[in-house]
Amino acid sequence: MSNEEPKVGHDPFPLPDVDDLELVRVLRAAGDPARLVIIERLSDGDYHPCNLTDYRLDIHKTTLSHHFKVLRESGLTRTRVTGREHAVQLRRDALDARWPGLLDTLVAAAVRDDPDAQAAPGVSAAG
Amino acid sequence: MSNEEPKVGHDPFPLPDVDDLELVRVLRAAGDPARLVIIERLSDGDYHPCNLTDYRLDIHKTTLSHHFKVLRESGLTRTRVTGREHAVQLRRDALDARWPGLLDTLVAAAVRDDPDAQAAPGVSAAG
DNA sequence: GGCTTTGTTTGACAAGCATCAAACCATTGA
DNA sequence: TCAATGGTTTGATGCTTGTCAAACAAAGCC
Repeated sequence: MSNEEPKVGHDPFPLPDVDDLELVRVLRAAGDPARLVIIERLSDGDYHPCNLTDYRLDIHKTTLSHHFKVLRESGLTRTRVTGREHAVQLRRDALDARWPGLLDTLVAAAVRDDPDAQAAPGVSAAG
Repeated sequence: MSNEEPKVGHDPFPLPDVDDLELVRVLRAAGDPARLVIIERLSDGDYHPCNLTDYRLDIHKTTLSHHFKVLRESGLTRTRVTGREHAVQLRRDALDARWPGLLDTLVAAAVRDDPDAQAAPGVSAAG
């Protein structure tokens, strides 16, 4: 592989279809402190790397990977592979289509409870 | 006790204060099939009895009691004792104060996924 | 006072889950 | 080709949890 472009893997992480999403599974996926931090970090809608340094979590590398797997298999996130880097993104389209407003209120609740959450200018965290 | 009025117990089920509610605990409490059915049944805001027949759940009596305990200790419900009857109600005030919109979207999502949910007149369950 | 009703509590058990360590796989760079 | 990088998979382990059975507790009824 002497290509200049980073190799884009052919998605080794299959996603559950929108119709196959289960509310119970989504709620339990969100019902973990570490995963709630991850969800909050992903709330901007962008792709975020899967490395430990980007999340302020005092857990092992393999544990973080496990959490990403739980999030993905619940349908909350999708995973993109670029070269040797993995990145995750919230499946906002699918979630909004299935349960309108759920992801927004979930993220809002997580942000509200997170003392480290940086408030947007003019917006009080204490709400 | 020869009183005509049913005896009102002095709340043997203490509730967590609003400020002590934990989002993770609430989400995990909601992340169970049986408890999601209960939440949906309670969504009208009224008190509902704690007996098995009122919920279409194929579980043991003690298991149902366990679920009520999980819901109560997570802060999602309160329990009222009247005579020998127990009744539960969603703590909508506390939940709305702490995480605005969360309970509504949660209930809406649960109703949407429940095939047995009776739609209001003119409202399609398939959305 | 006994018996029934209405649930809760306790104990036990199997399944699930969060965690870490070690091994592994694919990509990149020398 | 060989080592380093980025992250996943695979055990293994201890804790949590959903479930039922048996015992318990409080209130009403005869």
